[in-house]
Amino acid sequence: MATKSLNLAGGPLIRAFDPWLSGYPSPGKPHQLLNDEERAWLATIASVVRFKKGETIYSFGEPATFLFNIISGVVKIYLVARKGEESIVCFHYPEDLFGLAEKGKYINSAKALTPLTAYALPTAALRTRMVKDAALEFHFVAKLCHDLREAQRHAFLLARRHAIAKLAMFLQLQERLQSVAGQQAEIYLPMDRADIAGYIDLSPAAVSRGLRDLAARRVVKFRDRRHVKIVNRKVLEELASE
Amino acid sequence: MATKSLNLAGGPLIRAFDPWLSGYPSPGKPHQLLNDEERAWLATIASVVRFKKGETIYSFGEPATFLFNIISGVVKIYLVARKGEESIVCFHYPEDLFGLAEKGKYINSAKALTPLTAYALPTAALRTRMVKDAALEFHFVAKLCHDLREAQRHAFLLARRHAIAKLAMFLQLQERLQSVAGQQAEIYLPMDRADIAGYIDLSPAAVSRGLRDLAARRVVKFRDRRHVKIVNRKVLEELASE
DNA sequence: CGCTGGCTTGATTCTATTCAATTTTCGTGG
DNA sequence: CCACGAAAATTGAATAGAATCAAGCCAGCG
Repeated sequence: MATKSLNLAGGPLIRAFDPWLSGYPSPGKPHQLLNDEERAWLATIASVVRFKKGETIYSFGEPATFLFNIISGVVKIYLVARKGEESIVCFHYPEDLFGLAEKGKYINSAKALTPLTAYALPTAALRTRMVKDAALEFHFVAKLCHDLREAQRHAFLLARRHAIAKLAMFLQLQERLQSVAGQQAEIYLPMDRADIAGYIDLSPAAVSRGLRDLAARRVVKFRDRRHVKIVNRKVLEELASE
Repeated sequence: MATKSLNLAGGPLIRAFDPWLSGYPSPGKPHQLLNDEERAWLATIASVVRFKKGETIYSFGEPATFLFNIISGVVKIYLVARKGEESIVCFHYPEDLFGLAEKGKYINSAKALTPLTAYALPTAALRTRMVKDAALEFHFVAKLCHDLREAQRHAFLLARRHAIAKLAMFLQLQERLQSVAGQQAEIYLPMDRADIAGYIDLSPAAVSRGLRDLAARRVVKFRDRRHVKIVNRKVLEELASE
C-alpha cells in the first residue's frame, strides 16, 4: 500500500447519528462528530494511504495495527465461508471507520471497490489517547452505535423472505448510506452483482432477476448497470416490508 | 416495572472481549470491564429493576431514558415486521448492556424471557459522565465493539443456506454467550422454538425438524426441550460451515 | 475490433414454507 | 396432587420460490 505522511485534508472525519440527542443538528441526517482540535490531533498520528480498485486492505486474522477512516472511495468488508463464497458484511463510504478487531486481530477482510484514499490510524496510539481523552472517545462511541444499528438492519434485511423484498430494502439502505439530499438523486452502486448477492444472501442470478422485475414494474429505473433511480418510492417501501 | 434504589450486588458488571489486546486476561474468554470504582459510581445513578417473565421492558419508538445492565435473567431484543411476525435481533444475558437508541428513541423492543433483574442507568446522567470520564467510557467502547461483532456473526448465520447449518451455528453462538467453561456442559435455551425461528429466520416447523435431525444424527442430545448437550462437536462445526 | 469477465436468461432440482392435524407440555385451579 | 384447558411443539403432504447449472449476451478495454 502507498503511504504518505502528508495530511491532505483537514484531518479525519467521522459521521453518525448521535444515539442520545434527538434531531441534532438536523433531523434525518448524520452529523460530523469531530471538532477541529480532535481532527488536528488525529492527523498527527495518521498516515494517508491509497489503494487501487480491487486491492485488499487487510485480511482476516492479521494483526490489527490500523483503524481506517475513509477520505474517498468505497470498501467492502467480507468473510469467506468454507465453500469459498464471499459473504459481505457491509460497505463503507467516506467518513466511515473500518478495521474492527477482536483480541488484536482483524475479524474480517477489507477490499477496495473503487480507488481508495483513507487515513490509517495506528491502534496503539489511538488506544493510549482514548483512555485519556473522553471527548474524543465519545465520538467513537457514537460511531460504534451507528455501525451496530446498521449491522442490525442488515440482519433484518437478511430475514426478508422474498428476493424482491431484499433488493428493495438493499436499495433503501444504499440510498441512506449515500445520504442523498434530494429525493430524486440517483443511487450509485459501486459494487458488482456478485457483491450485492453476497450482501443480501441471494445467488447472482436471483439478484439479476429481481432487479429486472423491479425495473419492469417501474419501481426503479436503471441508467446503466451501476446507476439506479427510485421512481416509485411508495411501492418500493411496500415491497421492502413484504 | 418494579423499582428499588437499593444496590443489591456490588454495582453494574460488563463483560466483553477487548478489541485491541490479545488474549487478556485469558484467551477465549471475555473479561470483566469495570473496576470497583466505576461500579461504585454507576451504582449511585442506577436503580435495580425487576420484570416478570414475558414482560415488555421497552418498545420501539419510546424515548430512550434508560440503558439496562442485566444482573440475572435473559431478554430478547426484537423488531416486528409489517406482517406481525417478530424478527429477533439478539438475546442478552447477565453482564450485558441493552437499550440501544438512535436520536433519543429506542430502535427495537425488549422483552424478558425469564424473570429479570437489571440495573437501569439513566442515559442523561450516563452521557454527562461519559464525556468527562475516559476510562469508564473506554469500557463502553469495548462492549459496543463486542456487540457489533456479535451482530455481524448473526448476519453471517442468516446467510447460511441450509436449515441445519443455521441451527448448528445457532447452538455454537448460544454456547459462547453462556461461555460454558467445560466442553461437556449443557446449553440452556431460554427461548421457545418460535424465538429461535425468529432469530435464525426459519419457520418454527423447520426449526423443529432441524433439531430433530441433529439429535437423530447424534450431533446433539436433548435432555428436554430447553436443555441440549453438544455430543459431536466436530460434526457440528462442519454442519455450521455447510 | 475482438476478447474477457460480468451479467442475464432458461430449465430443472431441491429445500423450506405453508397449512392443517395431532401430540406434548405447561400453567392453573379444583 | 391431579385434572383440565390452552399454548407450544411436532409431524405430514403439497406448494412455492430460489439455487444450480449451463448457455448466450453485453460491456468495457486493450
